[in-house]
Amino acid sequence: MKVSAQEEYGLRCLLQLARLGAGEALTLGQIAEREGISQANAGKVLWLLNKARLVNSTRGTKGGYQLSRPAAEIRLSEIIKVLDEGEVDGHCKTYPGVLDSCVHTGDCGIRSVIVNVHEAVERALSAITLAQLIGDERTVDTTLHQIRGLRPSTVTAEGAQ
Amino acid sequence: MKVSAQEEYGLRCLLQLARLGAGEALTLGQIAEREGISQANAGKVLWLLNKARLVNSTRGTKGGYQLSRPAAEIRLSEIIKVLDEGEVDGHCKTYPGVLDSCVHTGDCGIRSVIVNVHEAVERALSAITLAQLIGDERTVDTTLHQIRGLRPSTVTAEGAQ
DNA sequence: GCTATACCTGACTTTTTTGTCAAGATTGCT
DNA sequence: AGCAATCTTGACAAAAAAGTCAGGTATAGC
Repeated sequence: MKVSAQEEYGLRCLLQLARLGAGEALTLGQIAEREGISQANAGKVLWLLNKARLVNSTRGTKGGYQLSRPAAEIRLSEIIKVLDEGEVDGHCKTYPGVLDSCVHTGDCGIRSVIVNVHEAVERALSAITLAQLIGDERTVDTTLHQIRGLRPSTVTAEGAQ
Repeated sequence: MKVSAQEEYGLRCLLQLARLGAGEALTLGQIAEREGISQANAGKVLWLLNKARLVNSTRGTKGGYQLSRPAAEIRLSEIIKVLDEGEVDGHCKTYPGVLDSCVHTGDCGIRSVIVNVHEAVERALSAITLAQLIGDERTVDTTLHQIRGLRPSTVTAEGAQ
């Protein structure tokens, strides 16, 4: 249960674009340099983001990337979904469909857990927008702590059976 | 943001043990057979679980594995933490400490996100016990849907800036 | 239209994660 | 004591992910 490198880089690249003023754009080289990763690597990630229409790209001289929408309208859940896709479609290859029976046993109960966990993660991430991540670390941290979805007041967890 | 193979296998193995009666145990071969994985693979996972004292192992003839505590007292968050460790300690190797400055820039704001997401996941998982996962899929799914931590009633997500 | 800049894309290499193997160590039973 | 069943553990092999490279395509400016 971890954030993959591609997910983190995608987030970072988008954040760079989110900091720009209206009409401004960043070139691949600029983004790569600012994040300390190779241009090839940044290009791969941005190609995914472009394919999913999270960013717009313009080619040729004076080209570059910009967000396709205001940062306040882009949710982390979308970003993660885009960057996961192609590697993980569904939970794993072992499940033919989203709700068909598990390979091992139809009643393993594990798939429910995994599906529910993924739903919980997506819900938490959908409560955060790119715009909320601009600023210094302390500010961002404070903002995130104020989001209800991330910090439910109480959690009831009495074990049954 | 996905559940690794090792995490899933660990969960499955523990679930097999959770279904046993008091005093009963399962051998490595039995667990491996029931989950359809190799004995070597199951052995590796159970060694981790044993090292973390989530299971007890007894060697020699009549040996085997059993839970070290009642299933109702084992939370998913513990399990995931144990199975992640050794591969991911912290978020990544790039962070010296939990709250020290990021390698790229001190004000990237990304680490806050990742840390907060991990916390959200852990919180959701700590609301589920092994005992709640015993039973057929429909029952488990219903149980999980009733847990507040997994399904917050409302999520406020207005984008700032 | 030519050229320089910059994105696009598929093949390749390296690293990490998974999974396997085999030899060792511990216990119960005869 | 000796044997058989069982866990333990480190080294190795296969698969997947991450990252790199090089050639291709489009656009702006001259």
